[in-house]
Amino acid sequence: MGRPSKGRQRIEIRLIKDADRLEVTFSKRKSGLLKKASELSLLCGAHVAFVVFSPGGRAFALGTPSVDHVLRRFDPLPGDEDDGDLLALLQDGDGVSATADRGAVEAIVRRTEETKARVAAEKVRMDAVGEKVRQAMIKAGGKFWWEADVEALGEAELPEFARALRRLRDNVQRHVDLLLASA
Amino acid sequence: MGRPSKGRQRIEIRLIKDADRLEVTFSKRKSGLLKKASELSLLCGAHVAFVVFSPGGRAFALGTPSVDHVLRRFDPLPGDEDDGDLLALLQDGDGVSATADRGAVEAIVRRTEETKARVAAEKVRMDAVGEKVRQAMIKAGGKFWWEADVEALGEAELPEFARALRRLRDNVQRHVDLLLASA
DNA sequence: TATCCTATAGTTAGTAC
DNA sequence: AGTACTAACTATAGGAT
Repeated sequence: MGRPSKGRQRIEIRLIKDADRLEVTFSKRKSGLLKKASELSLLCGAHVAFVVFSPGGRAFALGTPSVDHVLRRFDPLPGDEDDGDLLALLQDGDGVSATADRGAVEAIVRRTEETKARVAAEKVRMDAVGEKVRQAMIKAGGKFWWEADVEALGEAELPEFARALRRLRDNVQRHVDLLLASA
Repeated sequence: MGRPSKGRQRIEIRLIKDADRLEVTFSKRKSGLLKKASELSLLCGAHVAFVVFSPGGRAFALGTPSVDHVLRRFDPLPGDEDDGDLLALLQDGDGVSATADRGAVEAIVRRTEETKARVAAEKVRMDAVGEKVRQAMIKAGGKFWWEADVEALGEAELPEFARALRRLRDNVQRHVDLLLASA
């Protein structure tokens, strides 16, 4: 008999062809990423936001700062930044498509990320409709706080969820108005 | 003489007190996360968006095809015009073109990417209900969840940004209302 | 899709530039 | 804030449930 396991094997970082293998890999790596993201936040007190769509089309996300805390960062300090540099830029996705060499995909991705590193503003918006809204917070060992997955939300949770949405909406509106006002 | 290094030591996942150590750790882990995020995207062809603020207040991001695209992936409401290609203005950073030696370029790109990543504003934010929920999301067979956030902007882009925000706001409101209605 | 196992590939703490 | 080095800690590919 051979060993009970061949152990971890090295793999090329390129699109996995086998659908099954892809799904498993996605699941595992997504978990690892969420964990590391929460660790980074915890270790450095950094604000982190992570969103990813599973091959199945489901969304998974993780966000660290509390709403209020994040909003507080809104205030632009007069003497702080160099306005010239701050200016603008949002990014666009000149993704991996417009390039010729397929062999350096990873390099391209990094290049892309660099191009986008400067963002003036961004928001998130995704949706989900269906009979169940999923919201789950997984507290791993009690160390990292939340980690979330999108789970079904029972009818019982809907009221509470609705309240959250309401608050979120108000918040957004308030800030958008603020921005619009100064524009 | 002792060994040249004590090697990696196990650490507790909790806020690092020493500022210097914190910075170094942030830098290293941020790099690791960006790498893994890009790998996940490459391996699974998944759309990923990752944003993180350094303790120094600078923002770093990665998105495939782009942060913005991932965050605003899809547009469920009928008659809901695209709310913002405006938000996707672009800027080409330092234009570190990847035409030279592959390895060297990639290294340079990486470096510049992190070094240059300067953001005027941006962010993702998840809301939480009750105790300390930091995430609110929905997603299941055809539904969606969304998120929104706003940040400071340079005066120059304000006008254009304002327009985009207006559309975004309307959109958000429509979505929220829709959800609240069904709740 | 998530988890359990195992062996191993890969990340990173500590330290110094 | 990024890089280099070493040793050791951790994430995971494979495979199975």
